[in-house]
Amino acid sequence: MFESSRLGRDFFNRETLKVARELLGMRLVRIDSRQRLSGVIIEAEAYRGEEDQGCHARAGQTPRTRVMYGPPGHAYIYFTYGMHWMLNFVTEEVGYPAAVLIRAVHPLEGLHLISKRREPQPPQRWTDGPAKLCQAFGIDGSLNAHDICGPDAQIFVEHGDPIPDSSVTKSPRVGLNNVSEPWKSIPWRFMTGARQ
DNA sequence: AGCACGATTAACT
DNA sequence: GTTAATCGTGCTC
Repeated sequence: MFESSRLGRDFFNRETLKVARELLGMRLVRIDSRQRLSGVIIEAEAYRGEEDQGCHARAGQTPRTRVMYGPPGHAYIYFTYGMHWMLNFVTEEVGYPAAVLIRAVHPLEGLHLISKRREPQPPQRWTDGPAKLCQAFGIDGSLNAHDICGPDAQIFVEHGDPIPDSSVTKSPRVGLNNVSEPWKSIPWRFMTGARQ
């Protein structure tokens, strides 16, 4: 049997909007204490550049945003609202701060462990938000800066069935209430399947 | 040192 | 529709 092909660094070393769009339909994989968890990515958002007032890098390079300035194909994982972790993949060349936030997946593998971590929520609420999927997949700050293209990656992405443009919805990014225009409304959120 | 707020979630009226 | 939970971060004093 074939091993599904993993996305390499070249995939992430591209324009962030393109990466976010093309991540739809790909499979997020988490190797968690020898168990394999996975889900199809159905929602993602692009954040790029210091001029993007929705991006954490609007404040320039700080201890938190350092990873976003580093090489593509690494995980940028941050803590927010005092309790939630968020998973992003760093994109574009070294020195340019950019990343794609993974906002929702459709769970495929490891359903028992996922359900246990997300108890007592029903299956449709297991991984339908950026913090929910991190909880379900056991992703936290200990994996910040993790190389998702390395041979021993505990988080990586595999090729999936391509999603046609007719099945992709774009909209403004979520949760940027205090952000100035045009960044607040720019349609850098990509959705398909159940999110659409 | 203090402060306001956050790329959210779940529970509640 | 509203709101509490809960604390790191970046900014001001």
